[in-house]
Amino acid sequence: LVTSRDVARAAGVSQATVSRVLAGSPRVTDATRARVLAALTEVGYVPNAAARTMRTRRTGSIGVVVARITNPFYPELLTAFSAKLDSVGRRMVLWDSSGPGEQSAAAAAREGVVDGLVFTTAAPESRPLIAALARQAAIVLVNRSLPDLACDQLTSDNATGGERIAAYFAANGHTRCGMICGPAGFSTSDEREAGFRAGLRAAGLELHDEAFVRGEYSHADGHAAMRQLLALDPPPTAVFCANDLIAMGALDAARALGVRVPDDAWVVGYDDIPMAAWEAFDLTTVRQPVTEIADRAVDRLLGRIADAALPPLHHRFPADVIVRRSTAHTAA
Amino acid sequence: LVTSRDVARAAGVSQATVSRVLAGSPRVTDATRARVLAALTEVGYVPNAAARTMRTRRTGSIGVVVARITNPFYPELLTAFSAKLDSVGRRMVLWDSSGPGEQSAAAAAREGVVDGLVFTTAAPESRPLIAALARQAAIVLVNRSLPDLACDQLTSDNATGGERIAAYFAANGHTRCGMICGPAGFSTSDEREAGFRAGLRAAGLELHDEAFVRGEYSHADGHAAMRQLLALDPPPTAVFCANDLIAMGALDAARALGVRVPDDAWVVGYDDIPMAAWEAFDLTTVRQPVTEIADRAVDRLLGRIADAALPPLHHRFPADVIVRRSTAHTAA
DNA sequence: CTGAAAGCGCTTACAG
DNA sequence: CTGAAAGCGCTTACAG
Repeated sequence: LVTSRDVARAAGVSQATVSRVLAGSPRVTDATRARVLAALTEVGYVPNAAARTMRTRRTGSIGVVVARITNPFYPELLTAFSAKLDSVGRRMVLWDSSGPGEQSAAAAAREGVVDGLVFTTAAPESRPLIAALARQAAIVLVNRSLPDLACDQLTSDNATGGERIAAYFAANGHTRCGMICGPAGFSTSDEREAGFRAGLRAAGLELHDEAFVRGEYSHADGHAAMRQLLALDPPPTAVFCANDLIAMGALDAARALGVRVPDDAWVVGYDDIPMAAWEAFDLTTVRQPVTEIADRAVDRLLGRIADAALPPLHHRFPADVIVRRSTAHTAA
Repeated sequence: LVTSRDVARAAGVSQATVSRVLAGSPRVTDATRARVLAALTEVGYVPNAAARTMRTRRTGSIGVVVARITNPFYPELLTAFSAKLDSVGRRMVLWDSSGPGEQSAAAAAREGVVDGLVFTTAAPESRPLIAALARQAAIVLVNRSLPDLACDQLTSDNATGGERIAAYFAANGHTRCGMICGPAGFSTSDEREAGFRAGLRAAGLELHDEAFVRGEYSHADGHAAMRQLLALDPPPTAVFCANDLIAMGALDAARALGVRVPDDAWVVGYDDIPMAAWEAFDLTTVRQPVTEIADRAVDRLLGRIADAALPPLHHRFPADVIVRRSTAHTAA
């Protein structure tokens, strides 16, 4: 192994001077700097990350916790985080929130493996863990929030998104609306549902109990739920799904039953994952601005790492409706 | 910050003894151990990862380099890696191979940020980097290989996969076959193509130049390529796509043009991503056993970390054909 | 501008 | 079985 001591020897300077050159300190003669630089490549020096971390208490790594990556929204978000972290010179350590991912991530933050942590899938069960961690480590919640928790939280304006879809349905004459919701307790589910209900109410409509079905955020559950809705008599003519994956399952169910979309039923999702634009789905949905989300989340996390005393930030990204052919092609 | 010294003070023992208890050394009295354990929780001790790494030269982190995560195959693979790494008590550091990901990963390996590295998207351009790195760090190539490189490589038996699809087409009476291939130089593209051509040849068929179209591994390029193939006179009646994403683009193109699948044209992909089973696609494809791939890759990487002198392993996973309704529903 | 030195928090021979 | 000590490879005051 080549250490800074070896470089110092080759350059005929002290080890401290090598460190200074590496750190870009201005308190070094050009001549000295040149000799050190030459020695650096001559001996093939590579700095040791652990030693540097031990001194600086900074690793340059940021942890990200995401859900089972089988929902394409998370890979999207992940790509955005990866690009952003790269651009600010940080590495990404990844945990899957299914299984012990959150615990491992929390432990990593406490042990100083990462400088901070982004949670994208905070669930009701994770509240105690995250609440405790927030006191000792830099963390930011993204996508799913934990209401009332005093830490940085950046999420889609889910309620407004749901409201807009309700208004869109109502404005186009739908009176029998349905919803396929995600798991209760997740802020995304709860807020989208509440917004949708509020929007219907504002239009003088209501969401009948039989027309509200709940499942996991999966294609399979969307599929099953849509079959259930289409079996109603009369079936709903417009269905709001709590995310795109559910909506794609719903579309596939309609396809299988010979129900035409949008002629017989409108289907709407949430997230605007890339596949939503494919001909196979052509799905009207509410956009989540993943690039902005990742950018702001990372900026905020770095800010918090630098200053733990910052007041908690709660930010909502606007919920824009993207109209495609799974609804009649009129503006929302 | 609470250090092992604080624990020692609280337990009335030396700092070394605390270390021994933490390391599970048998050379500690039960009584002493109990006192230390009590002190541990009393003072809220958390070990410092950097200090431990500095001594042991082990971080417990493994790096994984994957492609733009917009191809659902990579999230699949990633989930499998995440689960496996978790089960062996390792963390995952992730890089996106688009952009400077490979360089950053290589640097991280050299600086000791990770104990080893998995590359899933080795490209021809990355050969020098990977070849140099293989001499100083533990790395394993997965999915895409770099032929002739002396390092561990675990890949699908792409050639046999292509061959089987050709045989399947031929056995079902197709004489005008087409292929939509990925970028030249990627082992996955090259090998699947070579296998497909060999299989056709073995059946007395040939792949006409107009019926061979190349593009990126994307839905959009699959879409465009399929339009091109369907514009031929006569068009091919069976098309092998170098991966599922391309095949889904091809299916969407067929859908848009009113070409019925499989009645007018068969479409086959590669990878067997979960979406391939959805009704929207119902895609015949060649399976990649992602769980086994991740398991074996990690086991091998840990083996190599433990013993750098191991001879390079080149392993091929069997290429099983999964028949669905994008081809007539007869066994392959 | 440069060097000698301390110290980050551990692990692990070395004594006893 | 336990403690005192060395040392992993850096960064950064402290002198000069």
